[in-house]
Amino acid sequence: MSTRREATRRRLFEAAVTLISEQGFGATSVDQIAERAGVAKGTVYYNFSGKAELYRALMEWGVQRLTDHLNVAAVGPPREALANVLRTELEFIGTHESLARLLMAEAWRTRQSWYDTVRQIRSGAIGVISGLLEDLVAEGDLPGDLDIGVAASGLFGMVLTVALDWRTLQPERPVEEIHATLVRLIDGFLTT
Amino acid sequence: MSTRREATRRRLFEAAVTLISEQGFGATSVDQIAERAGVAKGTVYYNFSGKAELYRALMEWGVQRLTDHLNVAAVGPPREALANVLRTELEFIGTHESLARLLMAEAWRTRQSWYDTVRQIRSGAIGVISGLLEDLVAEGDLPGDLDIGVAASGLFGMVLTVALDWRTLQPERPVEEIHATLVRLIDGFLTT
Amino acid sequence: MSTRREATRRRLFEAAVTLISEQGFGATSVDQIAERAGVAKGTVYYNFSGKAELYRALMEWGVQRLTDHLNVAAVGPPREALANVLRTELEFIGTHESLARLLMAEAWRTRQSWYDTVRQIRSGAIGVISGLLEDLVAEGDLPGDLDIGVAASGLFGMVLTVALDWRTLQPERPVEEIHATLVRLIDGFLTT
Amino acid sequence: MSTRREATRRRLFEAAVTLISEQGFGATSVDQIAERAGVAKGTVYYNFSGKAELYRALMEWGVQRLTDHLNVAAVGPPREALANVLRTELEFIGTHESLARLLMAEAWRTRQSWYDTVRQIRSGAIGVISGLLEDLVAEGDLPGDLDIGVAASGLFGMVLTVALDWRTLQPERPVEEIHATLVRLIDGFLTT
DNA sequence: CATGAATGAGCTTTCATTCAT
DNA sequence: CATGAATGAAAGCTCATTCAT
Repeated sequence: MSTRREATRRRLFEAAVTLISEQGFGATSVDQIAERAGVAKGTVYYNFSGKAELYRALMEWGVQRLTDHLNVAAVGPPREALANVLRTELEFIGTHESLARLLMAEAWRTRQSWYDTVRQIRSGAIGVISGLLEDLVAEGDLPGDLDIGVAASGLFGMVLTVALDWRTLQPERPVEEIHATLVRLIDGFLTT
Repeated sequence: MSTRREATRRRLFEAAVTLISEQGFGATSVDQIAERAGVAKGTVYYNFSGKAELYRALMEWGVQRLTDHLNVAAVGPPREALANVLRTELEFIGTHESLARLLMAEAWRTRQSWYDTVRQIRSGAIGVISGLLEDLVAEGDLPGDLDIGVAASGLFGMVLTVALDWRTLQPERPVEEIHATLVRLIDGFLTT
Repeated sequence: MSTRREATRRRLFEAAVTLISEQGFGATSVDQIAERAGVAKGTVYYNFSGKAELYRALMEWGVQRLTDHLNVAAVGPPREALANVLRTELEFIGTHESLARLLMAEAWRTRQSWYDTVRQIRSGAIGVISGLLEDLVAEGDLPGDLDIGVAASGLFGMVLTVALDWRTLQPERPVEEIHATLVRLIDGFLTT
Repeated sequence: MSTRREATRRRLFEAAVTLISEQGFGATSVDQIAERAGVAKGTVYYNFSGKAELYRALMEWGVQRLTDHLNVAAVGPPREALANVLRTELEFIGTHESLARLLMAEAWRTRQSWYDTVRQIRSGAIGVISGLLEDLVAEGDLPGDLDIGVAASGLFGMVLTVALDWRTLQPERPVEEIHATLVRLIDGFLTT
């Protein structure tokens, strides 16, 4: 049944991601989103309780895709798995640039209605990395007293920052070059 | 002279930093800023040509402080200078949390009138790190084919992410603990 | 035949009376009515041509019940008949509070599409009282120069106001107490 | 000082009374009110927090005028005072028809944000009548066991209904005729 | 008979900006 | 220098109505 409704929601998500990532939440009007999605403005309100709820749902939808990708990549021996995960993060951002910008821009904004959603989202993504770091500690590849939470957050942020700078300043460079530099940074860390 | 005017401007800056960092530019109204600063709304327009100009001036004001701090820290032998710079970045974010959040949130937003200001700001901060990495290459502490731009961006983003996660999730932890973990990550990289 | 349809219409009436009497016509949405009646929104439009038509039909349905009650009570010697009618009005309002509120609220609003319907309704109810006052004049119980229209309107309004104040402010009081006070007021009038 | 603001508020009140009494709260748009008052739409929101608040303030403003009039009339020996008060009510409604319709129409609507204001208002007006009835009881002109609250509500409602029917159906009749009939109804009651 | 997703006109509300004081 | 009442364009949102199923 309600396949139609699902399709409409997806079209709204896709329209909203691009617009909001470019202009920000406040500068993007519901009119714009509806027009880009090819539906009437009222349809937005039929499917979501308001603009903020559309935004919240949008982030949930988008981040689930990132977490899914990372989880798929997090297999095999921990070292390879970690390299895989970070490369996947890099590639994902290259492919879903809009979504990544949006998450980055709003992740640090407290006192917004969607703050909790954003935090949960980040935790999910960083959690994948934390898990692998724990495996590495268990195997003796990392010192037992390492603060895993901080380290995972740092790795995640490093890749994210590099990826967005890449897309923003030098989008013509191939992903391999960026990845190679990242691997160097991380390898040093792992051989400690 | 015009000390009164200067005082008014500073009060407006201080009111604006907090509000905008928490709520974002779009969600913060001129009314709110004026009220928090304890002046009438018209006074904002007497001191700035408009909301956007207030925002631009605010970012310039704030970022100059960050760059100044980093430059002061970037002295001495490169290795120590780098550690110093990253520690200073960490501390600065701890002390000027609002400003850091604000810069982070807007840094990735293209198509905004203040985009150029933000990019310039980031370049200034990352430039300090790039300079030190170049020194390290020159001294043979880092391989000559390292992509310095990417590496500097990565280090900067790592510290920024860790710092904001720290302030957001575990603000009670002392800065030393966070710093120690960061140094470990970076040392590994340098010993490669 | 069409028993199902009749049942649906009645459910819509009952849902609408309560909601509109509490919130007013304008503040009550078709969504609310449909939800309270337990049907889909489209069903309202399948059974009525629109919201205004539903409202008109609702008032006709409700007022016919009031007039019927009053006519039944208006039998016997004029004095007893009058007392009976006023008591019936009081009781009817106690039992059909929502409907009474609704009629009262809309009765004084000119320039509405249903204004004529409402006036007709009031005329019907007040007409029953007028008839009895004429009988009393004929029997010499009231002076011949009494303005019957004004008097009937006054009696009707007195009972209506008392009844609604009773239901609103002291709903726990028994109808007899209210009625007793009303009879005193009216008796004085009749013995003049 | 803010005389200007006061003047604006009064103009909005005067515009709103007429429109709302004719069309109802829901059917009257803020645009209409602003246009009739000769101010911009935004001015409504600068002076009131919203449409509902304008409405609430409007009723408070209007009813204060009624209560003031009634209180002025409630002087002298109780019998004359009562006759005076009821005549004043009648005249007030003749002069401020819009306001009276509006109060009547909304007085019975529970579950509205302005419900409490309306109730308070009615209590004020009816309170003047209650006070006089108590005086009459004290002087032995009325039986000591009379339910004064119910009686006052009845008298108030009688005059209100008569007055509005007069304005609606026979506006050309002089107030004296209507008043004379009312006095007859009430005199009977007092001689009991 | 009934449904509920979709519509869009029209509404309420917000807010950057202006300007007389 | 500073104020705050007023503005109006533009936004968010509601809801009676339509229609394919």
